[in-house]
Amino acid sequence: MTSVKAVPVLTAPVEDYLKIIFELETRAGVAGTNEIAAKLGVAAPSVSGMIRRLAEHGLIAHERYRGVRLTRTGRRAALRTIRRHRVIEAYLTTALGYPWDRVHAEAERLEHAASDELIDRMAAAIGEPATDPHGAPIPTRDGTLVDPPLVPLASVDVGARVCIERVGDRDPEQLRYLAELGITPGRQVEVLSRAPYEGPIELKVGRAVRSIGPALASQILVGAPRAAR
Amino acid sequence: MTSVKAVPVLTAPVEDYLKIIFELETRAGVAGTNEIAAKLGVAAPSVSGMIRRLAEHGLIAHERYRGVRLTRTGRRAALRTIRRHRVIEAYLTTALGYPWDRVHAEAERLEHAASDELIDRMAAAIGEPATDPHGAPIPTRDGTLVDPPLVPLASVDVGARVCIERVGDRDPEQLRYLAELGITPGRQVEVLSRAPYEGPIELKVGRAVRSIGPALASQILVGAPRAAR
DNA sequence: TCGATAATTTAGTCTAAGCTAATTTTCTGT
DNA sequence: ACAGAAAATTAGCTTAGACTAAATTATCGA
Repeated sequence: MTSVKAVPVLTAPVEDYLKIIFELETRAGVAGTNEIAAKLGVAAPSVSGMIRRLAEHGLIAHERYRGVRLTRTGRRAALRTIRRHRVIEAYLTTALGYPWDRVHAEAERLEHAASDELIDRMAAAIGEPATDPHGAPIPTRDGTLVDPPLVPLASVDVGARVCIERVGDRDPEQLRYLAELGITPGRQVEVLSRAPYEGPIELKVGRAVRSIGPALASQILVGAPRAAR
Repeated sequence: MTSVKAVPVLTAPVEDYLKIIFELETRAGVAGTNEIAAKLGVAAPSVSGMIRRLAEHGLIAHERYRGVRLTRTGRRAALRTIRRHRVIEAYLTTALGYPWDRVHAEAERLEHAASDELIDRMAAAIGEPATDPHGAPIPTRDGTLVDPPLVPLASVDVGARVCIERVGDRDPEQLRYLAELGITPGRQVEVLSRAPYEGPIELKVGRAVRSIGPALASQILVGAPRAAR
């Protein structure tokens, strides 16, 4: 019996830190103070202060000057917040017709206020989706996150046919632009060419040909083409 | 042109104080420190401190030792929060099947996090209701609140037929009990008898006869019977 | 391996919002 | 009209979370 001790009430800032630490730790194994500060838009000393408090509460393990990682309890709390965020994003687009470039900001606030019951009702109301509108997987109620390995569009071989799986959700303008280009999760694209020296990438999207820069292309994660829809 | 200067970002506690002050002021013309403290469940000196801050920000007018009332700006902010709260309550019951005894607590948290756009989308999705599930009127987008004069069931004459218009929304247990008795907004009831000395009141609800105490009866607001439904 | 730079932490402040204990003002009943 | 009760405020602390400036530790390049 895995002792599922309920995480007590966490403040909104604490939930934000845990979420960010989870993401950074997933990418790099450890989350650095400056990285956290940059992602949250706060000063580094503020992060040091929060790190101390989070460690005191057993949510993270901290090695001085060497970064932090989540404890089991911290990871559970992080996944709970991430689930809330993504369920809210999915619900807002599916049930309330929210445009996909604005759901992130709304979810960022609501995720700290919604009860588990509300999140579960929202998820049920829209058919328990597996991902949010940007393609990010939604952790399950019991804290499982299935995150299949994806590859940035920027590093796909020329000639390959791939499926857009996930795009960055933070920048509304970028999301509007991607929607304009038809680059949305689930879409099949073919890489037609890639200019050298970080040059633009040409894609076939449907019958249109689009060209995007490498910065944008690195924000787009793709996987193997899906079976005929 | 009525200068509609947008209320800047208010914290959740500030919104809570303004809401309570609005309600107390509506009932009594002025809101006292102790009343506010009691409604919010905080100590009186905490209220004094907040009163100072609210007055500094021009949200209330304060006469020392004499109570507080909202300024025009404060009233607008209060009505905005009340609209959010009630729209959320209505949405949760209508769109997500939330039981009416639990929407208050959920709305209490969400009202501070939801954007105006979300509130308007929710209201539109459920057909712009005029009241929340407990019968409280929903202020309009532009801050108008139509609050028809109602009378507590406790002070209705024996023999009168009245329409239940509104019930207290804070106590879940009380709400479940009222639902059991069939006492819900829109329901017609007849006062059969009232025992003297704050005694129980007998009601005809549908074809059932119910007896309720005066404490409960004073939480139930009624109006003239509606035209045949 | 040593010194510069980058990363991190410490020290010290600030604000919001809460608390208790003590004080002040207002009200009320005789 | 005044004494005691009730209401409100002040004084003084506490905590979370942010900040800047200064100090410390790591790391990387020559």
